[in-house]
Amino acid sequence: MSKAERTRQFIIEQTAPIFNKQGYVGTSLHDLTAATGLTKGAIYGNFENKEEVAVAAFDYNLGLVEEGLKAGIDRGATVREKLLAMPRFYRDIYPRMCEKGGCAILNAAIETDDAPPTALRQRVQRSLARWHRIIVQLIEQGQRSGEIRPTAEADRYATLFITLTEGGIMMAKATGDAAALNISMAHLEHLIETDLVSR
Amino acid sequence: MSKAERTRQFIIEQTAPIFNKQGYVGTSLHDLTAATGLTKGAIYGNFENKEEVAVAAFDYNLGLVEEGLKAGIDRGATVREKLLAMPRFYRDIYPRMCEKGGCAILNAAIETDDAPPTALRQRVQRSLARWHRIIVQLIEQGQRSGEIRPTAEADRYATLFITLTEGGIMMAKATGDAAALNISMAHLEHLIETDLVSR
DNA sequence: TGTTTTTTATACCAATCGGTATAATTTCAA
DNA sequence: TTGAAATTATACCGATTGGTATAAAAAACA
Repeated sequence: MSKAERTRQFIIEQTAPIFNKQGYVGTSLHDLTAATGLTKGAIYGNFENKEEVAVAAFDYNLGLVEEGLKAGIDRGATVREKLLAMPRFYRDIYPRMCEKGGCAILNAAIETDDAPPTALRQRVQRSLARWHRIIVQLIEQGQRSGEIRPTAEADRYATLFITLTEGGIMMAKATGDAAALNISMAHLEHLIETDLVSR
Repeated sequence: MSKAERTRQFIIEQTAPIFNKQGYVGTSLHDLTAATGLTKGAIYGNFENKEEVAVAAFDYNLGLVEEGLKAGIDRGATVREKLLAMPRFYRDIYPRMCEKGGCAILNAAIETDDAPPTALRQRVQRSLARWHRIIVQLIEQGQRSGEIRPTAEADRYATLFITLTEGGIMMAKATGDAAALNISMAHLEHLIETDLVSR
C-alpha cells in the first residue's frame, strides 16, 4: 500500500462520519482538513474534488454496515435465522451507528432525492436495490426449501423490511430514543415468525 | 392584513418548497430572492435571519399536511375509518407532496438529528410527538367504545404507523417509485383491520 | 392631498466557499 | 546515498455566503 493509498484511506475513515452527520453540502473543505489534520493539498492530491471524497466516504460507511449484516446472515443456519439476523443486527449496531451519524443510506437518500442525479444519488438507489434483492433471494430460497410460506410475496416483504428499518432509525434518531427502532424491529421479527415461516 | 404580513406570507409560500427540497444549509439567500423576485432588503425586513424563514417555511409545510390529515380523520365516522384515513391520505397526497420536496418532518429530521438543538430540530420532535399522540388517543378512544381490541398497545401501534409512513415515503422518493409507499400503506391498513379492530 | 411611517431596493461588508498553481517536502528505487 | 517521482504544504484565486447600513419608494394615516 503506497503512501497515497494510505493517506486516501485515512482521509476516508476520518471524514466518513462527518459527511454522514452534516451531509454533503453541510461539510466544508475546512471540516475535512480539520478532521484529518491535513491540508487541502493533501486532499486534492488524493481526490478529484469534494464530491469524490463524499462518495468514497459513503461507500466506506455502507461497507461497514453491509459487512456486519452479511456476517449476521451468514451465521444463520436456516432462512428463518438469516432473516431474523437483520432486525437483531440493526438493534445491536444502532448505538454505534448513531455515533457515526446514523444510516448512511437514509441520510444520503434524503439529501439527494430532490437533486438532479449525482454519483451519490445513484449509489443510494443501487444500495437500496441490492438490499432489496438480498431479502428477496433469501425469501425465495426459503420457499424452495419449504421453510417459507410459498404464497408470500417476496418483493412486498423486502420492501416492508427496509421501510421498517429505515423508518425506525429515523424515528429513533429524531426522538433521541431507541424505542422506536426496537418497536419496528420487534414487528419485523413478528412478521418473519408469523407471516413468513410456514408452520 | 398589512403589506408586510402579506409579503411575509408570500415569502413563506414561495420558499417553503425550496427549503424542503434543498434543506436549510443547501438553500442560500439568493435562492430565496430568486424564488420570490424580491431582494434581500425585503426578506430581512420581514425576517430576523435565514433560520427564521426556514422555521416559518417548515411550519407552513407541516400545516398543509396536518390540515389535510385532520380533515381526513374528521371525515371518518368510526375510529376504524379515522385510522384508515391516515394511509389513504398519504397514498393520495404523495404525488403532490413529492412536487413540494416530500415530507417536511422527514427531511428536517435527517438534516437536524446530528446537529446541536435548533429551533428546527425542536419543531421536528414536537410534530412527531403530536402525531404520535393523535394516533394514541384515537386508539384509546376506540378501546373505550369497544371498537379496538382492548389489549392493543396504543403507543406501539402509533410508533409503527409513523415508522411505516416515513419509511415508505423515504423509499418511494429514493427509488422514484411510489410502490414502496403503497406497500407500506397497505400493510398499515392490514394492521388496522386485523390487529386493531376487534371482530 | 400632504406627511409620517413602513416597507423594499441598492450597495456594500467581512468571512467562507471550493478549487488551483506552485513550492517544499517526503518517499522510494537505483 | 543520490536523484527522480510522488506527495503534501502554502499561498492565492474568483465566486458566493449570510448579513447590514442606508437610501429610495410605497403604503397608511391625517
